[in-house]
Amino acid sequence: MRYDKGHKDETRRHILDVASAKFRESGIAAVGLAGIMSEAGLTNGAFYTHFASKEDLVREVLTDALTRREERHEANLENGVALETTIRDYLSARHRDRAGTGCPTAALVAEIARHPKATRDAFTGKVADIIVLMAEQIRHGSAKDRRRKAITIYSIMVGALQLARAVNDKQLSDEILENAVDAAVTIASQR
Amino acid sequence: MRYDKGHKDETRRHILDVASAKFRESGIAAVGLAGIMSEAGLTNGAFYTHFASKEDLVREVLTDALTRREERHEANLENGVALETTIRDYLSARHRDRAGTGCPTAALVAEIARHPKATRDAFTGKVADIIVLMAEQIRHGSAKDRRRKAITIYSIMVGALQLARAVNDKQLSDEILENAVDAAVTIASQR
DNA sequence: TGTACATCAGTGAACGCGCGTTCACTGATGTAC
DNA sequence: TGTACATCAGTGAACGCGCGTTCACTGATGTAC
Repeated sequence: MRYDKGHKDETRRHILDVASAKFRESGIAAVGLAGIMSEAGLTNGAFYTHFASKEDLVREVLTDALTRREERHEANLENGVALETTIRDYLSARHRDRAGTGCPTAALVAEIARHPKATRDAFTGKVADIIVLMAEQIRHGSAKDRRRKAITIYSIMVGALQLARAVNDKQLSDEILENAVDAAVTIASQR
Repeated sequence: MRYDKGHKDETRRHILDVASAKFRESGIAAVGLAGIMSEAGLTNGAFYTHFASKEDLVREVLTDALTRREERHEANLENGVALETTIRDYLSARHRDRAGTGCPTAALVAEIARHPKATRDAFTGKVADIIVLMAEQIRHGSAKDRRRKAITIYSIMVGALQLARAVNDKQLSDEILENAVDAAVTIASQR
């Protein structure tokens, strides 16, 4: 059969979305292409019509997911949303409990460190962008100070969210999130 | 052949050490039992003389590696080593570049979140202990304050080390570590 | 003291299975003449 | 207008391979009689 114009792009988009959620939910190494394709409603072979390899998919997924995150930061900046709001959303029970739709960095950062150069390059560029955008959201201090605060806040967010997810004790998990919110918000608003 | 008394314990210990390094270096899902056993100088089948399953090994490795970390914190506390020293060692280029001998939490926390209850239980208990020990190393503030600071510092350490490892740009990686050291040390010494 | 058997850490081949990847093929539509 | 061929997203079976796990077997030593 022949498909509508734009059909291939839609299919590709759909595979990316399915893979993106599955990677963040289960980790890259634990997710197979067959699972991704069947969840996307396609058969194994069609994968290579859209991507050159699993590693190619991984790089595309990361670029895509981090670009969306970046766009959200840009929108927040334009709309004057305070960094405090971003922090509270990030370090929320909701985000902790829904890794599949959450931050790709928190879900995959350790795995990314073990991936090939091209994949790490894509990640690095986006992280650098996000740090710049977060720094711009900070009100007080020199440009250098704001950048330092942004890096610290990002580290707290990524570390605390992962600890809160791994820990098997609701009370401790909530405590980690609450503490991290307080610490990050304090740093964000510090003069 | 018959083996010396204590030989089996030594072999088990050796498998644990090999697996521990490989898991931290490459991630749990990416490491196979055959690779662990051949690196330990044994054949596949011998694995099940020592462990019931891969998941059993994972749990033992985590408990063991985190117990060693915990003992180091205890020793630091007894010897009056400042938390600042721990922070600097943790957020060092050396630790970033040698994941195989480094902190199991930074290397595996995201994967642990996806493992079965027993494995997460083991992790949770050790993390709770380490937080208590870190809090005792902090000089100023109420017990509650010190605990809050310990959690924040631990989050910064885990988040920043992982970001520094994943980022493919030495300058940015060093910047993340240096910033995180400053932020964590400041929190540790805050009145 | 000599012999038969028990012990048990480790061997190495095999199990079924899912992995990433390849490829001959399908079939609806577009294009050329 | 009708026919022959090109296009191409997707199918589905198969590839070799490594995975976690099982199991009959080995062989040096300890123990019982």
